[in-house]
Amino acid sequence: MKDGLLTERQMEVLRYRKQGLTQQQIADIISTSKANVCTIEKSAMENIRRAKETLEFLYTLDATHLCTIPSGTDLFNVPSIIFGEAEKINIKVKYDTISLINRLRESRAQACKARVVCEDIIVYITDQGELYFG
Amino acid sequence: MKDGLLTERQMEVLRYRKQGLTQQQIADIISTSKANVCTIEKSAMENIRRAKETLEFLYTLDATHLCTIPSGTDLFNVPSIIFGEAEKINIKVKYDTISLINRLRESRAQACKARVVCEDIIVYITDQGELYFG
DNA sequence: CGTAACTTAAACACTTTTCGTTAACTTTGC
DNA sequence: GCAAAGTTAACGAAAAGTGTTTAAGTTACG
Repeated sequence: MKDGLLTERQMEVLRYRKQGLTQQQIADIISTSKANVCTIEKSAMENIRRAKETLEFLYTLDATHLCTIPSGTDLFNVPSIIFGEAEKINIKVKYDTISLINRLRESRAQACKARVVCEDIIVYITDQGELYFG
Repeated sequence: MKDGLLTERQMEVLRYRKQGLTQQQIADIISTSKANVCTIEKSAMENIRRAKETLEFLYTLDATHLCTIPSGTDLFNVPSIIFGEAEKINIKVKYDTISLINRLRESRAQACKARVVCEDIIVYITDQGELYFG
């Protein structure tokens, strides 16, 4: 009831991994099989994924879907796409071109490789012109 | 691969609540008791709390606790507090005064009302001087 | 005061998650 | 090619979470 999503076991494994230990080494330390370490680590990552998704939902709760930026889009084309879509529903985005790109890169770093978007990105917008990237 | 932490039922209730409906109204719509709506809403909030805590663990995995900015602090006093604490442990923060404030507002928008911090904010720092706000 | 809104607790059936095993499979680096 | 590292699948037992109900308890407010 108190803690986060991760069990003690899962946090333990993640901490050891962060230190660079192999699954086998961890298995020896916590007295189990490497296969088990693997599944514990995997379910830990899955829980982290779900935690992120949960907070995304929270953001989108008061935002409406704006558009989707397809994978492969040049980063520098993103602002005009978003501005155009926002205009259609008469909301003014509260970011200029540069800060919009920075905001996108902050919130979805792994979806941005160099100058290109490498994952589909869902764009949400609030009535106040605030943006969230799903 | 499942979605986030929240069940369909929980998201349903949160959406209706966001629209301003009472628990009784929601109970009528989804055909159950208002007590049940209450527990569903409560466990939804609990799940959101756990999601946040989970991501906080992720940040603290490679960061050390620096300090806590108490609710009520003037935003413009935050940088000097953080710089002072970082100095104590001999780490140089990689942000100047202005960008630190911007980074804080980006990452914890709802904790910043006008010029004041309205929630306790835990500050983490990595060896490289990167900051995270819990 | 009284009523609507909300919270809480105990109990129950049900589903999901977790940790563990074994054994086979794939990937990676030398 | 070999060995170490990592992954996957199938299965089981224990633990945790979910949605309900019922019944009793607050809180807020005109």
